[in-house]
Amino acid sequence: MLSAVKMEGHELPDWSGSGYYGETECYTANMNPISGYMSAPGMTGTSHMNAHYMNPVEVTHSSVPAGMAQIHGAAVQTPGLGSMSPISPPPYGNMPGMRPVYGQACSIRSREPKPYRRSYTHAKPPYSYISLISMAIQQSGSKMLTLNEIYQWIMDLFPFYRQNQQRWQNSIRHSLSFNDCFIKVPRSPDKPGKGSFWALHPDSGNMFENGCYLRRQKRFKSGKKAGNADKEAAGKPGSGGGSVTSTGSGSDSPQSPSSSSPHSSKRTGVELKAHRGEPLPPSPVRAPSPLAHPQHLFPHHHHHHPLLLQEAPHLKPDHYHLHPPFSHPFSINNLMFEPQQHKLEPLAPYGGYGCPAKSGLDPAHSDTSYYHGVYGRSLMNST
DNA sequence: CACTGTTTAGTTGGTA
DNA sequence: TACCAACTAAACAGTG
Repeated sequence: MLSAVKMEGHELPDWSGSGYYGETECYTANMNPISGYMSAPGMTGTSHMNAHYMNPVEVTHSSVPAGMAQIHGAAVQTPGLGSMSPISPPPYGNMPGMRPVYGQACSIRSREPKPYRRSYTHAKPPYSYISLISMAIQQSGSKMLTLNEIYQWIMDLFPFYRQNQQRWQNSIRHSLSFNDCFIKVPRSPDKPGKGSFWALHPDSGNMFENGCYLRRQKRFKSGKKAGNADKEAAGKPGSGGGSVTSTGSGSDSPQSPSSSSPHSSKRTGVELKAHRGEPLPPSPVRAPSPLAHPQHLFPHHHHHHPLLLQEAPHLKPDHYHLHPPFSHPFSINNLMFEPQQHKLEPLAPYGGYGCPAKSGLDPAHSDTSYYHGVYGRSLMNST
């Protein structure tokens, strides 16, 4: 069974000669014997895994001691997506979001020091742009970020994205505009600047089933309109579709769309996506008002995404008890700090990764380089 | 002018 | 195989 995700090194023609993608360009999605991970919905891309991409010696699967999950789960309560698990077995040994509970997490690593380990650090993360954006927004204190802050967050966390910025940033912008799960929040007058804030749509909470941030099971489509697609189409003169991207065959999707092609339906770019004629959800970000600031409107939530918990009853804490969400290797749990721990116990033992903490900036700007945790202790400590 | 945001178009890969 | 999610490129407009 393949158990890693291709790192897509091939898609970097301009890096071809750099040596970044020598041979081990992959993130091991599940080097953990808990093979169930790989059967998790949304866990895709495994078929791309080329065996030679993997180096069994490199992987850190066994660096997860028994009981780690419990400890980790207790330590990290993910503030954010309801689909994310409060319990997070750490498949990577240590992720940036993980506290260094286990110093021995790297104990397995160095049976055979390999010179090419560094290549991990610039491998393409297995997360989609939508995932990255979602994560960035989720972990921000205000639950919304400017475009540039999103850029910075991604670059801080993933050195990979310090390269070819024009390309992926264009994709980020496209994702923000194109996907209904992101909404634009106008700047308040006291925060002048360029561009709006971007937040997650209140109902976008379960885009990533089981907390897996690799690929959404279905595209989020705004509105509680299971049958609004027609109306949307009608309200889109000149547009090929009318509604936003289709989310599937429609039969099993609560957000059943009607458009035929992902690109056939275009939105007009109205802020907060109020352009489709459907009433906006009763969410704070719904009014394009300078006061529309999620943080202000959800002052009492810190560790749970306010939007999600208020708008998606099925994601409320009770839900966790009855139906504990699946803990996924690519869960944001494994990537993010719990905010308070974050501040008290920043990870910075591997400054070599050039993720200078940008204290004073948005919470998004923290030294949480993905690789610090993912491969930091277990792989990068070999010198 | 650079950045931001929208839109169109094409491609690739996963899944039913 | 069709459909869909995601990625990429690019054109274009608006804005600070």
